[in-house]
Amino acid sequence: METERDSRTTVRRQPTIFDVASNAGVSKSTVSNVVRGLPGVSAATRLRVQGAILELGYRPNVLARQLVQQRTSTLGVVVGDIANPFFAEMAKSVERRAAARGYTAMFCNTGGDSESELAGVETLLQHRVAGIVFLRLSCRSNTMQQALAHQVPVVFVSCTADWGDIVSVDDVKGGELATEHLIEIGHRRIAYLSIPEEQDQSDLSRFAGYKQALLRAGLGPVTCIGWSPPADHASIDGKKIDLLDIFSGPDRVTAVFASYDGAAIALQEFADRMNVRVPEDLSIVGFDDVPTAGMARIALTTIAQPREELAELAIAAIADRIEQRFSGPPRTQLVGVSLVTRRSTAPPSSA
Amino acid sequence: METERDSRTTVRRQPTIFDVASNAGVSKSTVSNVVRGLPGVSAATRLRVQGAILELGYRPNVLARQLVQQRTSTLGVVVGDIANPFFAEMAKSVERRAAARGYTAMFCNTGGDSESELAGVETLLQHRVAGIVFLRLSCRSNTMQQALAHQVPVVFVSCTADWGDIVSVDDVKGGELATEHLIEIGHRRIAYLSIPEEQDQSDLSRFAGYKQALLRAGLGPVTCIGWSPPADHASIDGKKIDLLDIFSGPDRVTAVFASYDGAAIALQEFADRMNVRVPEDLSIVGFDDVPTAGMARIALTTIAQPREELAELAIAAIADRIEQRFSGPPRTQLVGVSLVTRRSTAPPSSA
DNA sequence: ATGAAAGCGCTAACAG
DNA sequence: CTGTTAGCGCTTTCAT
Repeated sequence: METERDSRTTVRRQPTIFDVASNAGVSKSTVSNVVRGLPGVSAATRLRVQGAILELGYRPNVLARQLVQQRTSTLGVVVGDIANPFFAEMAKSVERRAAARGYTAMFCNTGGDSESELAGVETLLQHRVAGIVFLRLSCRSNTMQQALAHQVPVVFVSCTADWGDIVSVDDVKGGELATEHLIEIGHRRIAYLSIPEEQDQSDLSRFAGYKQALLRAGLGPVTCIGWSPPADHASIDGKKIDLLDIFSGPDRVTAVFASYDGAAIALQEFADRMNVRVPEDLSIVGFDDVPTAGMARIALTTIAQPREELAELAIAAIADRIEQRFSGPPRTQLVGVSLVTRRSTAPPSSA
Repeated sequence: METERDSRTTVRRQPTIFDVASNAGVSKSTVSNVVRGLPGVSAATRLRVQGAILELGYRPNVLARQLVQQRTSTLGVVVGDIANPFFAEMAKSVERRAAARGYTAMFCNTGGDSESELAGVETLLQHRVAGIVFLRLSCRSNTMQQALAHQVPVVFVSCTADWGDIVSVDDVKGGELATEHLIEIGHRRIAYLSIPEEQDQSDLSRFAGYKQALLRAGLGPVTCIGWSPPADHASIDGKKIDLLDIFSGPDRVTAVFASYDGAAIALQEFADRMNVRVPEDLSIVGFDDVPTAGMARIALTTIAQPREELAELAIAAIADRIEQRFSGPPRTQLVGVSLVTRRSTAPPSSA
C-alpha cells in the first residue's frame, strides 16, 4: 500500500520550538535563548536543549522569526538579464557578499522589460525584503519609483537613478579611456555603437565620455550607431543605413567603441562575416571585460569593471542603510575602470 | 534636523490587513476574501475594500500568509556556478517557469564545494521552501541527503541522485552521439576530456556513452584525460603527462570529446597557444551548446541540451509533488539531445 | 537563570 | 454575505 510510506515517515511536520522545549523540559524562551546564542543560560540547560535540537532535527522557522521581528534578512536582487555574463558574474559576487553579512539573496530576473521588472519588485516587496539591489535598471518610468517610495533601501549597481544609493564604475571615464586609446593609436573616424533595446543610463554616460574625448582631440563627427544584431542594417541619427557602408569608402569609420562587450563581440562577428578584418580594417573596443572577451580567439580590447569591488560596495551600502548605520540623502560611489588592451585594436591601415 | 525626514514620511510602517479593514469599515476576513479573489463578497464591499487597498498602498505580507498556511510558494534553486553560461541560462529558464506557476525562486549559488552547498540548503530549509531544484549537484556525500530526507520535494536537473526526481538529458546518448560523429568522420584515436574539479554524475554518464561508442566500433584505447585549465600537464589514469604530448607523435589523439563546452573551449585555447590546429590536427566536441559555442570564431561542434524543455519539466515535476498531484517513488525523465556540427571537427589529416 | 504571556499579520473554520 | 475567533512559530518584555 502507498500509505505504508506515510506511516513510516509518521507524517511528522517540522518540529517547532515548542517540541524542543518540552523534549528538553524547559520553556520556549529558554530554547529561543539557546538558539540565538544569548548569555544567561546555564551550561547544563544549554547542553540539554542542544541535545533536543539535534535529536529532533529542529530547524528554526525563519518566516516566524521575521514576522515577529518585523524585518527580514532577505535582499532582493533585480537582474536585467542573468544570461548576460557580466550580470551573471555580478549576481554571483553579490550573493556571496550578501551571504557573508548574513543576508539571503532573492533573485528576480526580468526580461529587461519594465513590466516584469515591476512585477518582480512587487513580489520582493511582498516578501518584505530588507532592501533591493538593482543590477541594471531598464525602466526609467517612475512607476517603479512610486512603488518603492521610501519602502526599503535601494542601491543601484552599474546604473543610475536619483532615488537611491549608487555604486557604479565611472562610465564617462571609461568612455574617455576607450576613445582616447583609439585616438592614440591613430584613428580619426571613431563611432559609438549601442543596441537600442538595451540602452540605459550607463550607455548614455559611456557615450558622453566618448564624445568628450573626441571633441577634446578636435575630431569628429560624433557618430552614434544604433544596431540590433545580427541585422545587416543600422541607424545613425534615426536614419537607416547599411551597416557595411559605415565601414566602407573613403570616409569610413575605422574604429568603434561599443557600449558593452556583447555588442562589441556581435560586431566582430558581423565583421568576420563581411570580410571586414579586425583589427586591420576595423578596431573594436568593448566594455565590461566579460570572460569571453579574454578568450584568445576573441581577444577583445575592453574596459574592465572591478566586479568584486562593485558588489562589495553595493552590499556595504545597502547594509549600512538597513542596519541604520547611515541615513541621509542618496550617496554615489564611483569606482575606477581600466583599459585592457587585446588584439581587436590596432592602428588603422593606411589603405 | 534629521528627524524632519522622519516626520515627513510619518514613520509609517506598512499598512496591515487590519488598517485596510478599518479604513473600509469591514472586518479583516472580508478584506482577506477580496485580496484572495474569493467569491461571496458583494460588489459594493469589494469596491470599497479595493479603494482602501489602493489608498493605503496595502501589500499583503507573504510571510504572515505563509506562516499560517504552513506552506510557502518559494522554490529553492541550488546552482553550482551561476557564472557558467549553461547554468546561467538554466537559472533564467527555471525562474521564468517557476514564476509562471506562481512560485518565487530563491537562488543559492555554491562555489561547487559541498560545504557551502550544505549551508545553502540549510538556509533554504529554514526559509521553508516548498521544494528544491538542483542544477548540478557536486557533493555525492549523503550529508545532504540526510539533511533533506523527506523534508521537501527535490528535483535534480541535469544531474543524478537516487533520492529525488530527475530531469536530465540523456547524457549517455549524448556521449555516444558525439563519439560516433568523430568516428564517422574518420577518427580512430579519440579521447575523453574532463576537469576533475568539476566532475559529477553527468560526467560519468557522458564518459560511459563515449566508451560504449568506441568499443562498439572496435576502437580503443579508452582514454580519459583529466585536465585543469590552463595547465600544461594533464593526467591519464592517474599518470601525469604533458598535455601536448597527447596530441603529438604517431599514436597521437586526433579527436577529443570534452565533458562540457567550457572544457572544450579551454582545450581549443590551449591548442591555439600550442599551434595545434583545430580541426586539422585536432577535432573537438563539447557538450551543452552554450551561446559562446555558436560564435563564429569559436564554432564548436557540440551536443545541444534543450534548456527550456528541461526547465519546464523540472518545474512541472516539482510542482506535481508540492501540489500533491503525484506521490510515489522518484521518477526519471530523460530528454533527447542533438548534435550541432560546427567547424571544430573535421576528418583527421593524414599527416 | 528560567517561565508566562502578548502579540507579529494573516487565513480558515465557523457563526451570525 | 460578513464578522468572530483561534491559532501558525517565533521573539520579547516582564515576572518569578
